[in-house]
Amino acid sequence: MAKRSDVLELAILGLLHDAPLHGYELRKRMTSVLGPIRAISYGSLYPALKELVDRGLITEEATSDQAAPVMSGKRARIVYTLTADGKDRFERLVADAGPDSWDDEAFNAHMAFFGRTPAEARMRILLGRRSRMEERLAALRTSLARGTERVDEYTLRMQQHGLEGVEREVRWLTDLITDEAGSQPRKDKS
Amino acid sequence: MAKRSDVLELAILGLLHDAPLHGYELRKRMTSVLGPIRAISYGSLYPALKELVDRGLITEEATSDQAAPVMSGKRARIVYTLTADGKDRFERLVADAGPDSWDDEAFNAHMAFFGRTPAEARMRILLGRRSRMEERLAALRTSLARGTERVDEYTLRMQQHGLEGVEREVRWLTDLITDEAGSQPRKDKS
DNA sequence: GTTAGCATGTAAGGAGTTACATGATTTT
DNA sequence: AAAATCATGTAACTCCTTACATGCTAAC
Repeated sequence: MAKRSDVLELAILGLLHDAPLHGYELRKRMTSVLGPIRAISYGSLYPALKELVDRGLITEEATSDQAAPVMSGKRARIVYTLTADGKDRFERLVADAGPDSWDDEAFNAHMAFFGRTPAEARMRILLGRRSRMEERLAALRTSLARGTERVDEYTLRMQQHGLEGVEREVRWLTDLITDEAGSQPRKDKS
Repeated sequence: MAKRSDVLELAILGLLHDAPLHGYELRKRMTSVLGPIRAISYGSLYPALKELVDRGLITEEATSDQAAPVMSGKRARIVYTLTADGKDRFERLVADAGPDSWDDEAFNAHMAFFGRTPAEARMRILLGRRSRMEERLAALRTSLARGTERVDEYTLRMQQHGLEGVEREVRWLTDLITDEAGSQPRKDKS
């Protein structure tokens, strides 16, 4: 049980990929990765860690007092380490460029680990995200065009602002895609 | 029971303020108001409507076939109408400029009904939202400054993009606030 | 000496979604 | 005659948060 929103799993696995960490530290880094909004709570994190241990993707080890591998000698921390299975799972999760990865949250999490993502998956995620944003753009433009005049000044400005935000995101994605294509010399006949 | 996130309540009450509507239509309009993301499902909407009826804020009336007040004669729709108590409740909800109203979602819902919101409340909501965004800005700048060099190209560009988005929102809010102050001639001695 | 931050957890509950169930009407 | 859209609802379940419980260490 516990579907546990693949993005949380991806974030934990991805962060532990760099180095073993304990829960508290993990949470702080996650807040940077997932953005200050959408910070995960301990009530979510610790059960999720427990579940990952049960599934054999990570191991837990109590760092009792001495010989802490991390500096600043606190005490009684439980350090989580990625297992080989966990690495495999992470590899599969980052390479998954399916529709779920175009979602706002999932896309953020994916980008945070683009450094460890195969180039083809990166490209497909970027392209998918962009077409998702273009759909959103079309929907917004339609409702803007449909509702002119019958809507008040405030609603109009809000919708306009939302629209421009999405346009800006599309441009940003296009830049990333261009750069991606540039650093990708040629697929077959280079 | 059922705390039912004031924003859903505000949205329903606000839309029914304009005209009586049935659930299906309500949901479509809500999608425009709350944005295409964050579209409410029927599994959420209908129980919420039932609860509002129980609380005496709206009344339900089955429009059986003939004499539909809305055009396009379908059948068996349940039309919800705002009561006097519902109007009062809406009045209090829109005028509530507390910290909850600076939240992403709540702020959107509030702005959608700014046309019916007293000027002082509008100003306080705008100001509160802006300072909320400025806090977010400070947090992002800190983590940008802290993590330079040790972070990869992708993460950097993502964080940069997020930062610019928040900066843009602050400018937009500042414009709204300026306009608001301009059209507000004088409080007492006009 | 008390506030703030470090550190780990659990139980209860909140706010929603998905999937299901049903059926009429309109469009293709 | 099939598919899409209109229309209303319920039960189960998901994912997450809040509040609680505990205790240690560092800074002010």
